[in-house]
Amino acid sequence: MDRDQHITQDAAEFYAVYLMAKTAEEMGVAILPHSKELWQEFVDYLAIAHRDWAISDFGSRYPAYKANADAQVPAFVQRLAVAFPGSKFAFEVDEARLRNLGKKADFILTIDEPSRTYAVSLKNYVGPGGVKRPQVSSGTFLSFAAGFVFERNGVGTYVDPRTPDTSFKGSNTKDRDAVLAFEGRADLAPLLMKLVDLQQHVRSRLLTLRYYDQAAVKGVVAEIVPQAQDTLLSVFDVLGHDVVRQKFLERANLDGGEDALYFDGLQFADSITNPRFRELYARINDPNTTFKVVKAGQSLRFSFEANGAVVVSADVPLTINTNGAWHRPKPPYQGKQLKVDKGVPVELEWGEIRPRKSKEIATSTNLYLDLAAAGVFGGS
DNA sequence: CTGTCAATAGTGACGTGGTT
DNA sequence: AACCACGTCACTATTGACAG
Repeated sequence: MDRDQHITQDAAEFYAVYLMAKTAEEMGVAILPHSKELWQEFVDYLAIAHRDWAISDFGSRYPAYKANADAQVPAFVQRLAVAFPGSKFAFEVDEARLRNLGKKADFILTIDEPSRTYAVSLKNYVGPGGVKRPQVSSGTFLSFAAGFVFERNGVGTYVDPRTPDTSFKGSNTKDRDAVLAFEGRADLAPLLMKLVDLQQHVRSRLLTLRYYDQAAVKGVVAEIVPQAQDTLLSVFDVLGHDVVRQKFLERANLDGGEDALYFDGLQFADSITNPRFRELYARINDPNTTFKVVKAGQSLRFSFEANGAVVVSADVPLTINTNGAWHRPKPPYQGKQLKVDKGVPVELEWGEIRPRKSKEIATSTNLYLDLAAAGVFGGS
């Protein structure tokens, strides 16, 4: 994704929240008229130093983000008004603060009566099908496991139970092991260390390649994935079924702690007004619903089932993120090209290793939630 | 040709170690 | 002791590959 698209995407969150407030005002269901302030936040975001975008750039460079918001956001507010008759609403962008707290939400919805707030994750998909199978979390092998073992309170950081109100980084082996020892769970330490070792192995095997070699990467993937699957399943065995289930629900944004507003140009699913989402939450928590984790190809598959049918499932493919280690833009080129590698200009052939960025090769996990199969869109 | 599974590259946060 | 440059880690939405 290029820079313009990234800016458009971030700006689209401000725009969507502005549009919510504007719609609420027009419908007479705004707690306070505050769309002007939200519009200003949107404009400020576009105009921020060294960016200098005009409002028209937002709608022209990657038009789908604005078009999707225009198509879906007013209808969301209308659904709110139906779901909470007589209530009024307010909206605020709070993405950065919430993300740094390890939350997924992008904006806060306030309802006056009954008085409460909702932290909502907004996903505005441009590509086809994304909304049907949203990616709700990602990380490295270690951070994926650590999310089940520890209490997450930020990106890659966790609550340190040894001292109140402090955090530790999951990547810090000394702290990680000390926390586990403190909690009497030292049996988890070698399992987490194994995941660290797999990442070290990936680096030592791939950093020697001057040119990108897909077969070599796939070879290393094939080596590490079965080990990672077994290690993660061992972690889950030690933690126990109930802990894994609860942590999975948190991670998949299915525990009810935060809400969702996912849409593309054609489809939407929001967890606040959609009864199918409510039914999904209810079925997940039904005592007759079972939860399991199994290996499925390169993935771990998490699934809830009732009466022999899948209620909801999620796949977590385990792979390597080469993280831009080799410079191979499209289309390929002949000769050498100047590339700024972590701030340092270097002359590179197509497919040649970037001296600095290559240090960031890492193990990789993504959690894809099969929302379409869960029936929240009205099909299947 | 499409759906499914997998892989990608840029980026922000944070820690660390060097320099004044 | 404060600052800052730099490296590492983790995270996201999108694109790619390939089977059927």
